[in-house]
Amino acid sequence: MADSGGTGAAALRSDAARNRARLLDAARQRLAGGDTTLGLNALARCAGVGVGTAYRHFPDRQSLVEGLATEGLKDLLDAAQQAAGDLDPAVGLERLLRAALSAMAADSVLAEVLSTATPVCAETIGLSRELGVSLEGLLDRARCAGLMRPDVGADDLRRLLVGAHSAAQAGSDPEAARERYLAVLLAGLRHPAAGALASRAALQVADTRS
Amino acid sequence: MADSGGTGAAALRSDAARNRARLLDAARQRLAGGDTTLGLNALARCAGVGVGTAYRHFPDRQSLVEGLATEGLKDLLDAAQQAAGDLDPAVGLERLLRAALSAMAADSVLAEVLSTATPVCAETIGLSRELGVSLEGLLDRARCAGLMRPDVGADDLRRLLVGAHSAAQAGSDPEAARERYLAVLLAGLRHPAAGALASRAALQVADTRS
DNA sequence: ACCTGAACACCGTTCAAGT
DNA sequence: ACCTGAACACCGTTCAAGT
Repeated sequence: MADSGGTGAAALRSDAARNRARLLDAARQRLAGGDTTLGLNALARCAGVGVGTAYRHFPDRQSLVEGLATEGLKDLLDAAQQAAGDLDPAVGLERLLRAALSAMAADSVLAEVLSTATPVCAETIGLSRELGVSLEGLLDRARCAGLMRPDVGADDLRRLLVGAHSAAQAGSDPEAARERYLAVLLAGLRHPAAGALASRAALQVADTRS
Repeated sequence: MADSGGTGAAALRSDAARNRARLLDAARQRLAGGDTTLGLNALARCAGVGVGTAYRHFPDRQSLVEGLATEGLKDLLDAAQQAAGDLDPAVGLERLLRAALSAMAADSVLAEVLSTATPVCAETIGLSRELGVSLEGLLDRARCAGLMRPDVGADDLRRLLVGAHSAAQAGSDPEAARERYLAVLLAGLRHPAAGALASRAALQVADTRS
């Protein structure tokens, strides 16, 4: 039941760790070229390891994607925790959503992981849960301040964000679309009854930035 | 250059038309079961035709999907043209977006076609273009009435709609999520400066319904 | 002009043998 | 405990032969 080491995962043998790193590097290389297939055969050849080794480390495409995205997910969690601590929840929310959209645009595997409801790797599951907790806390504060509609939870927001991301990514000029869709999403999230008051507050907030 | 017949596509030989229909039926049958693969081998076997015949009618998955979705696309075009003729553009827009989301939820291939920027079949291209024209007209009227933000075009709306659809479909209880995300999207689309006036008008509009 | 299905090529996955 | 790569199974696609 109890773990041997301090970390969640059992320590890998040195050659295993090296092979795993090589596979992830090879995957990033192939992603940098246009290959989104991430076939384990091609990956193994590219990494200089046997096919079986690739399958040992990453039983399916999903665990490979999660392995590739953990770093980005950690960064996003940092951003979420920082946003959750922001004085003005509306400012924190806008910063977090913008950061998330930028991160997804820069890192397609992160977008893929965020679009899955239930990850398979233990580490990813943990990070997702923490992310959800931070976000829910932020949303709670925004709701209490009357800044946000009450019928949208953290998981709703995750899905809406992924939706906005793929919408922005679908056309030409994704950066411009991203900013417009973010504006639409933020405006849509505001509490309906808050009306002019909330939007006036939002405008003031916007003035303090840039 | 000029076409032989009255319709856009050349008339099919009777057996060819029959085989095409059988393939589409088989595809719908397999979709009704959980198979989203739509492999042409399985389809041909299921339809009782040779594999080559399947490939002759549908060179790739995309043209098959478009073939499956044309009916739904026509219905959606009808809805868009009706919405474009609505007295109140805000009411027309809400009706159209709700209808589109329902249609996509009921017909996954329609959602797939709407998510592609450039269809491959001539008929689908034509329908998409008409849909875009109707929608743009509706948006123009809404913008002129000061009901809508000016930086969102018909293609933006198509992409946002697809995004909202996949967001709603991702979780449990898609119907409830659909209605909530539609509300978020509609609120987000309203002109920022319109403020309380626009939302009061929207509430009145909501009162006249149901 | 259209249909058929055997044949080919490719790719994902496994597993016995090895260190 | 981990690695290797040949071998298998499967599936998408083509194309020569037929009507």
